[in-house]
Amino acid sequence: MFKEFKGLNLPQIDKEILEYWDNSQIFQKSIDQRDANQPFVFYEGPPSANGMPGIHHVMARAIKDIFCRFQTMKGKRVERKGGWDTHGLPIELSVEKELGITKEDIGKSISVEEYNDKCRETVMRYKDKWDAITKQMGYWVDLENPYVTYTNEYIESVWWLISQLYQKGLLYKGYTIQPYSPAAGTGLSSHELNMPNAYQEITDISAVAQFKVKGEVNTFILAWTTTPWTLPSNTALAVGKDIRYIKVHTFNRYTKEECFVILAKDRFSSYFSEQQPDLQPDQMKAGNQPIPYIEIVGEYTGRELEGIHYEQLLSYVIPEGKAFEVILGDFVTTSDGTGIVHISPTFGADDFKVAKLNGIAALTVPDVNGNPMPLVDKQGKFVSQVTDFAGRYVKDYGQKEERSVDTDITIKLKTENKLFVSEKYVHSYPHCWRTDKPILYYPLDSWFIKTSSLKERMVQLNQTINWKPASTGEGRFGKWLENLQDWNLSRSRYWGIPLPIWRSADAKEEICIQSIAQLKMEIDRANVALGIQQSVPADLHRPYMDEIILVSANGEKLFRELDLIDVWFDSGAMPYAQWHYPFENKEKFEQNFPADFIAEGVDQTRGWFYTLHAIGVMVFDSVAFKNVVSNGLVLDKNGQKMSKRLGNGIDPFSTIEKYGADATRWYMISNAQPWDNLKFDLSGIEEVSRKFFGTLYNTYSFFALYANIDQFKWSSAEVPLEKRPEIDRWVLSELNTLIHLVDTDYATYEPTNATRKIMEFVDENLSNWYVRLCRRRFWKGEMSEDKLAAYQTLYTCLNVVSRLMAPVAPFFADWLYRNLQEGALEKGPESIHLALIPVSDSGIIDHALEERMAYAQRISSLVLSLRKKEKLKVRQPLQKMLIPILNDNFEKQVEGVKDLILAEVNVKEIEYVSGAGNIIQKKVKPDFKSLGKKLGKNMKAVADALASLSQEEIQQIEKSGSFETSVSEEIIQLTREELDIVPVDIPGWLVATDAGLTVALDIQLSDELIAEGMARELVNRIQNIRKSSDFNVTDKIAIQLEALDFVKPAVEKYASYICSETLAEKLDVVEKGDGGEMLDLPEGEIWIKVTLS
RNA sequence: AGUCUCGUAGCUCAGCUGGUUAGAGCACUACACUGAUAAUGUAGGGGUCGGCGGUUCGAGUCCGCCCGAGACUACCA
Repeated sequence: MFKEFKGLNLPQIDKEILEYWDNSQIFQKSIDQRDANQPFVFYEGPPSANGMPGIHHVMARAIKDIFCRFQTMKGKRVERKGGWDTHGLPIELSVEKELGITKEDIGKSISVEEYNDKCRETVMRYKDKWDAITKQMGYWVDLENPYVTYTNEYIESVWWLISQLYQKGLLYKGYTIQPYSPAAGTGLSSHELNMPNAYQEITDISAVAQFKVKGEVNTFILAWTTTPWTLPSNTALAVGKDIRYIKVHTFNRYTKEECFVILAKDRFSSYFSEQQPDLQPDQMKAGNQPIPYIEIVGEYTGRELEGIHYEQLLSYVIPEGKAFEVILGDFVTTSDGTGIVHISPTFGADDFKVAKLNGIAALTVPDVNGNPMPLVDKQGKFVSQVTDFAGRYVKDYGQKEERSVDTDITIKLKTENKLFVSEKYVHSYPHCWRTDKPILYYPLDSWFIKTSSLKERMVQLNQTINWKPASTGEGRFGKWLENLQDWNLSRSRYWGIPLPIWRSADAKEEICIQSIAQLKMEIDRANVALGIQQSVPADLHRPYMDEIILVSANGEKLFRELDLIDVWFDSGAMPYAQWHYPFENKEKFEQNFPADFIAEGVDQTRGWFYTLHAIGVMVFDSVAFKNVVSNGLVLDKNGQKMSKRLGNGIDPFSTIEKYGADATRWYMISNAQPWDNLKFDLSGIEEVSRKFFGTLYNTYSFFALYANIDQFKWSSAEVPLEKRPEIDRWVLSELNTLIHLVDTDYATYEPTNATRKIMEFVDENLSNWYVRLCRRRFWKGEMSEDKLAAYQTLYTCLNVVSRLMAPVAPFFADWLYRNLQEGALEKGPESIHLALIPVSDSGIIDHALEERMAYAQRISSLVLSLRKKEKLKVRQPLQKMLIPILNDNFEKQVEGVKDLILAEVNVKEIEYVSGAGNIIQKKVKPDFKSLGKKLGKNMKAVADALASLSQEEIQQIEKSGSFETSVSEEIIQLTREELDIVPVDIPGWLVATDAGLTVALDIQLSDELIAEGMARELVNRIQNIRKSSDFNVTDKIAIQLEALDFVKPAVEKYASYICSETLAEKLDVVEKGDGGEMLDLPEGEIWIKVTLS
């Protein structure tokens, strides 16, 4: 027996199937039963259990799950090791917040040890929630043996990778300009800079300074800056090599001194007004209005200006080395300022780079230890050497002062004939999220990986990766690789993997540790050399690692570099570290590298996707993954980002509990392509669950109901295809076409297309056409070959659909599959997830048949619309319909589905009208696609000519097979194949037309037709009575019907029809009696009595 | 600021390499059907395909600019 149900309850199905999976170890079996030599390698990007799982995690994980399940069903062994990302700033920040401390307190009011213990404890806070959502949504991943990034094994593997980079010479320590918060006394990560409200509008003084060219009289180069406080640190000026510059003769508006100033030609009009050849100094005004000038005296390219020396603008400190030269910078533009950029290597990232490239010195002073430091200290104050402004803050840190340093500097420049223009400038500037004070860009020491040196190889290997969507790989990721900067590995934090590098105090000697064994050896050596007792700590985190002192070959003490490794390196190391490679599992690793497939959100493009790729290329010269799906964001239904603040988040738990995991997953996948953002709307889930799951459930219920009545079991042999009726062969053809398409979609990572095609098949083909048209085959009569064919066909469809949908809707698919197993010919695997995806049999696909059926559907639809227009019920039979045919093939095709059409629209016969006669009115259109090239400009004229042809002329074309016209004296010959002749009307008939298909309907009613209509009407009413009387569909009945004239012809002629339709054993026409009920028929009321016999 | 994605009916989305009446589902309205029935069918309204320009005989589709939404990367002086 097939199980029958009272209604569809998806959450209930989830529960039952989950329990079943658990009890029967289905997930484990789905791996174990597959050939270990047929692996499909998947990497799980580790989530952080520090936060609650959200609905977007369900999205990302659904995608992962779909392809892993699909590949399992393709026979692949898909191991899925789970993982947890346990380090990183978000965790530290949340701990700080909870403890009510800041970074500066760590090591003071709380020991590093206590702090890290707290982090370790916090990081798995929501693990049980994550486990729960993983299970409830049906995401299969191995949570029993996950990799955890804070374990010693994981750390050891990371060290090994770092040491590999070190040995390849890819690791270096350098200083770069980084965001730094003087107020908080700490460097900031870019993550912190991207926090909400980090960028704030502030008003600064911008200044165009005059840099005096050496060896020329009164000639100045103009450079614009929004940070006048960096001017004392200026050591170079950058120009664009192809930008054109001009020299302008004018006067300084503050000092009235004559001057020649150089700036970009494109920027000229932003500063200067009209030419005044006889301009006098006292005409100059010190406002912001445009500046008059005398004349333009020269023009140069940037390249020509290169190498010009100029005098130091503010000489508080004299640099050591090359300085005060014009250099080329590719970042220079003419969209702002003067097209000439003031360079202060200590306070700008671009400045630093370009200065380094050109050998330009930075302006520094010695600090207390004699090491160079910039002219601004770490509190954000000028050092004493900048005498005029010593001790003053360069930005607004809440100090009380009359004027800002920037203002005072511009005043000083003004009086010294060094300022060309100054004005207020409003721009957005990054602020420290904690102190709300502006940050500085400040030189800080860091360890870097020289990723830039492997840029080409990374780009090259990236081209072999299949990105979904491709644009992310080429654009967002590819472009990013092309502009790759060195990877700043250092984090001056506490909870993370310590950098395994020890250095001597003078930085001359260093060692990079690659394993615990090596560490032990070095410790032992150091112990002997120093006569102390140290050992490898049980925990490889700070502070324990910091305490270890090693010894160099020369006997120098080596101290650990205090930095941690960027957490992104942790996750990028997972292909190796998850197996504790190379210390264990060498084979396992080799089998599982690179991954066949990974998937995460687009936000990981420069995160995990990048670090995986970078480490793979740098250490193994290989891609780390072959296929990658990057999904978009999950937004609320209005397209807003979900956030706690707006309260528009969707709780994944309650959603799944209410609608079931399958409907939720199906909705997310089918509604939009994964890489497009999803506007998440709960009503969309409802729609999917009604329209798709409801329909499929109904189809199964229908099948189960009748299969049980007929005791159908697929025990007998299959009815051969050629013995099945047209409609069976059709639906099986469509089914096999579907298999092929869906298989391809899954294989090419197009899950949305797969689900849409499955939905369309279930809705349109299976439910609304096959089942609807075949209903009576299931309920009529005893078991016959035709009936058996119907059962087998429907069974096959349901069975195949369950497999095709299994990757996306794992619960419902397994439920359906297992229900169907009750009547299987051969018992399949116990779960659908142990089964294989069906294989499309091209021998069953019959395109002509599919085309035929499409005609049947369209013709039926036309006839029904005509009936509708004339208010003729489908129950009322009609004599005939007319179909104009324009070629033999069409007639043959329609003839093949004639019975279906006639039954569907309740018409007795089809008459074909050949195109030759003049009954049909036609229209001619050119075949634009093929004629476009041939006709070109004349296309339109020809189309117009064809549109104005008379019926006779069209017939002439059909007869002769060609058409000739002239356009502007040019003769144009067209063949029949280049023209599209379609019927549009049959005068005198009731006609409907749709895209070249025309149907005419005869609506004359004979007495006979009326009688038959009445018979059907009666059948319909009697069925209703059966139903309202709660009779079983198999109960036999007896009917008494009042002898009224309008039913007599129907009963006389169609008694046996009525009886067989309604399972009546007796139909008596009698006088009105007791009981029974009154029927309301179009012709009047009639008494009827229906009883069980 | 740069890079990328997206913008088609009230809503969610199709629309392949350009081809002449721009489609589907939902929602709405009306009618029908009634042995799948909290289903189903038919019909209707609803679109300057974000805007402007260009290429072309022909543009939702190709190109340029702009506007809007979003993501990522960013001290452009």
